[in-house]
Amino acid sequence: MSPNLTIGGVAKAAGVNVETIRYYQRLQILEEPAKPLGGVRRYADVAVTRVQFIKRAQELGFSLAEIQRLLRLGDPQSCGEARALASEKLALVESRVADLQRLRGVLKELIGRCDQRRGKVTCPIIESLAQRG
Amino acid sequence: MSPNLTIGGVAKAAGVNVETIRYYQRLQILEEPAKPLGGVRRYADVAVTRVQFIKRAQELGFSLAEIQRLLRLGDPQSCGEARALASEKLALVESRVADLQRLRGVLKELIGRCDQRRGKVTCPIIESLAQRG
DNA sequence: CTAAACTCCGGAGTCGAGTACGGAGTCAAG
DNA sequence: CTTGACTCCGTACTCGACTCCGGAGTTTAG
Repeated sequence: MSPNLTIGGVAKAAGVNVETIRYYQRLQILEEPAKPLGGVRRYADVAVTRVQFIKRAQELGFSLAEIQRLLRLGDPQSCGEARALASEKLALVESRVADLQRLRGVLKELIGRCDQRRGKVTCPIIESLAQRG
Repeated sequence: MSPNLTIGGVAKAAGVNVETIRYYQRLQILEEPAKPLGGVRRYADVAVTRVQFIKRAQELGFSLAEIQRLLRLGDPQSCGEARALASEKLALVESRVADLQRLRGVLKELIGRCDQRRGKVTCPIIESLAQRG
């Protein structure tokens, strides 16, 4: 996989906008290959992988700043830090899962109640989410 | 609970900024009580509940626009629409839970691998998230 | 009664995450 | 060798969700 893709190729392969690539480069979460004097930058396939990783992590609720940290974990030097960050994230993810599962229950409830409803005035979603903020 | 709170009281009770309250009012997701001529608005306790609901729903990944729709579900008129939205959200929540559980697995894996690591160069998080974007 | 704290209000500013723009350079097909 | 598509680069704009500002009015503790 020698550098053969243009920025547009990376963008297309990763399913994002060219501008997004450039934006990630500015943020230093994606490496910008050197520009041959009077030419066009070429990217290796690994750039696509990187962008996909970023997108995937974003979907799971990581901010670009967090992803920046996450990416530094790749450095085998920083295994201690890696462990800490990973544990921290794990706790967060677990509480998120718990939250979502409660919401899932509430939604199911609502749907059921909706199917054979009998004039309850307040929406059960609202009631159940309102407490324990 | 007759209207006895000022805007600051609501904010404090709900743990948000006064400006946030005003912002929600602008967005019509929180009712703005009438202002007595030459006086100060008073809020009922239910305003606090409402703000807490909004915050809670936000944490679970709903945008303010979605929360707006969610809140309209309280209207018993709209049970059909309610059911649809709830089902739609349920699907979304379920896929999110699945995603997070996969991430949870990955994080646990990473932590374990970290504990008895043997010089793997690439971070397993990065590897595992990179595929199937 | 006064000073401090709070409310009101509209508008501007901020932050994260992009997206758009526009002029200049470059590359690839015909 | 030209034409059209693409790249480069910086700047500016957008959008959601706030947050800050500042001058005027109001309420409350002392």
